[in-house]
Amino acid sequence: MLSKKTKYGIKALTYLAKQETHVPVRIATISESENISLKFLETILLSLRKNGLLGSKKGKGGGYYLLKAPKDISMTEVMRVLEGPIAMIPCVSLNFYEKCQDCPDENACAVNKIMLKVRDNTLEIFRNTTLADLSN
Amino acid sequence: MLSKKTKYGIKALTYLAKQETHVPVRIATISESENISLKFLETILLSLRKNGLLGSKKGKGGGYYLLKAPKDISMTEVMRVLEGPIAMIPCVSLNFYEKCQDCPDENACAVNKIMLKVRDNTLEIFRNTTLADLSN
DNA sequence: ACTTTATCCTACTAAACCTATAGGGTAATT
DNA sequence: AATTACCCTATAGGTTTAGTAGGATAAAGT
Repeated sequence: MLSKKTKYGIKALTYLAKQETHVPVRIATISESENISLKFLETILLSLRKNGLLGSKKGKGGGYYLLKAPKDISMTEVMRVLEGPIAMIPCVSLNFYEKCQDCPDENACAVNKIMLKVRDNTLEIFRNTTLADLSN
Repeated sequence: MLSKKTKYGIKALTYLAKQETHVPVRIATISESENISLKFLETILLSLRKNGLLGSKKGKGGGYYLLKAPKDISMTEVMRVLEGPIAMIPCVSLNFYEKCQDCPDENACAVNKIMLKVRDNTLEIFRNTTLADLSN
């Protein structure tokens, strides 16, 4: 299940993708427009900035803005920053791999088999979808 | 992220799919073979039985068995019983639909848009995969 | 300089959920 | 009657989630 953090993060990014590039938008503006708790959104945008997806400007006329063009920001990037792994189980994750404690042989594991398929497929969708696609 | 319950459940079902049909297998046997806590597995198999995927037999020679042939049990069924919704967000779920509180128009929502694609795709995989496919 | 604006940052908490475990009850077989 | 093995509910401990509190910092306008 998608966390609220990810959901709100995607909404905020899409909102920014609709603006003129590099024009800062206040947190409060996004918060009101998208019905997201201001304080919660604050921490989400902060982490998006720390992970290189957003830039910010303090003081009057400040706010957040995208660092790249919407068409150059793919959902894989967004999802990995907000949600973490794209795979449903660590043993098939590319960026967050972890071996299962209970499983002696991954290649013989039914869960691994099916979840690998799902991961490949989901990844393909995220790779081919950018913020520009979502903001239309 | 997939819960342990689902993971163990799929492993147990696959184990049963490899057996002769309708020959009961003890919980303890599956538990030992798949390295799953016996008591936890007990509750998982119980819920699989209550949801119509497994049959059971008490007393000596008893255990759990599949009610249908492995090739007739699709992963959609399995996932919905064990994990619940297949969609990553309730507003795109077929069987567990829920409207988002914050979202005035689903059709205009970026999260809805991308997650709908993912759900369609994942569902397609689950529909086309049966326990027979996994037990090979 | 001072005030206002708006992001920055850490820590905290209440609730929900997950992963079991405990402890006995029930039914079937021998 | 004894043994086997599933049946069932409750509960406990840990982790994660979702959001809040409260102030620090920096930029801009006056």
